[in-house]
Amino acid sequence: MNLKISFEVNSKIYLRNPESSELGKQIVKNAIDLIHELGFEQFTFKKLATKAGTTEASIYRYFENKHRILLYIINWYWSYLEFMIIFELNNIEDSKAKLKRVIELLTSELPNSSGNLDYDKKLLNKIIIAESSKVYLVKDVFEINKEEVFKPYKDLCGNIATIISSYNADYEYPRSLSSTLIETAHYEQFFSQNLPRLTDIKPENEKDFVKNYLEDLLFKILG
Amino acid sequence: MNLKISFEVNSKIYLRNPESSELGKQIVKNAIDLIHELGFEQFTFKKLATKAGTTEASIYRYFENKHRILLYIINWYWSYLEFMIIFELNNIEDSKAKLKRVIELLTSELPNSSGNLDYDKKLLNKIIIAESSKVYLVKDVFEINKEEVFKPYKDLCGNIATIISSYNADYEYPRSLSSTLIETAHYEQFFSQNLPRLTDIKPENEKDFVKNYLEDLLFKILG
DNA sequence: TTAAAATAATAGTAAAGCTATTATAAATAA
DNA sequence: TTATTTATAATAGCTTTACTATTATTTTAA
Repeated sequence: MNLKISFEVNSKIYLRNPESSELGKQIVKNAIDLIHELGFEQFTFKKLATKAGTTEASIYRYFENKHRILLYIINWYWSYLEFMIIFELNNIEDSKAKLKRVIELLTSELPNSSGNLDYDKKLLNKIIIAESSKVYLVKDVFEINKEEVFKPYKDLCGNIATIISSYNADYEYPRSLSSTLIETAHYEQFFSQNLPRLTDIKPENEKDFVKNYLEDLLFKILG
Repeated sequence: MNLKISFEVNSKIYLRNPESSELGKQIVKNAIDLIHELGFEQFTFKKLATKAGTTEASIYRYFENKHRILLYIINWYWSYLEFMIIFELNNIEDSKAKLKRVIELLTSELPNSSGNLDYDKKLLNKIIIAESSKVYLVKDVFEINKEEVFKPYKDLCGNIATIISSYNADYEYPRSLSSTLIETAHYEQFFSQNLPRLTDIKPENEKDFVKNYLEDLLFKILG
């Protein structure tokens, strides 16, 4: 079986669907490499054009600006993660086991799905950790939110919130706890790698540090 | 008494101490206004120069680039917050009450200290929520960390961690929990204001939503 | 009061970010 | 087949941002 899974990324994010042409796919693929390599601030369409063997103007025919290409990548990730959560939790009954698996998915490299989508999951993961908050921490968040570009994040959050509520129906803040889990997974990974004094990572607990921290946190909160 | 409190912001952040001249003070003050008004991405030295009635080149004599001016402002905030925590907790004995006060300081507008430092606390607070993570979510975090520019954040974190440990000496992750509290305070405020579906804010619990969420979370974790 | 030092303004340059126009290739219709 | 759309890419340009070298002015202090 060679199942091809693809996600409908909100069409308001791009000017022309990058999935619709070879060049479009190359632009996204190379963008992931280059954002990882340079960081989002240093990433430009000119550099991307050189790397992808095309021109700046051609990239502008797909994405309005570099913020939109990051939004595209991160939306793709959110959708993929939600899919993985639904897929992998499908045959798990116990809601505690479900929550543990969610934390694993949030804190370790994404597994490749059966269908091959050829984005580099290792790089994608690093981009998510370091860059994802930059898509919503912008002045015009209210405007771009109207385009429903954050729907996949909200859906993902809602999904995790449902599992939380089925584990503990009395807990008052399932959605906030979900967003906290997601965000904390990101920056505790970032901190433990780059600013370890903001965490409790030590040589002896290095392995799965964030996973263990979040598991402990989550089940102390939910009982 | 007209006590003047000022913080020694790490001198590696600036080229010339903005506290040392009237122009320098105007640059920082106007930068706070303008970053709030435009968001960090749209904020430029040219616009700041116009607003502060000076020239771009003059600003460059104080700060190497706009990232540094944000770093300066946020360092100032971290130092101020740590000072407020030490000051306000000084006469509180009970460590539970201390933690409650910490959460209040993290989730509400900063009080003005007895000494008047004329930065607008309301704006400063909004900048912290929306922009602070941009100072460390950069490719060269490792390099700039060497200059000890994140020391105030680490100190603040260490300080809160100490209170956590004195409340519950067995808890394994006091530092991570501190950074989680600080970061969560920021983005749950951001989310509840801008992307409320990522939270559980409702008309009936709107008041002190983030404060209540964090208090519930913290004491469930620490017992 | 004059020389040295400190500070600010002027006038740039290079790169980034974006757009209008032209050129080429592919697809379709006459 | 050839003509005509249509889709796509390249060229050339413009504006803004980020930064710097040089010149002018003010301050200080000898």
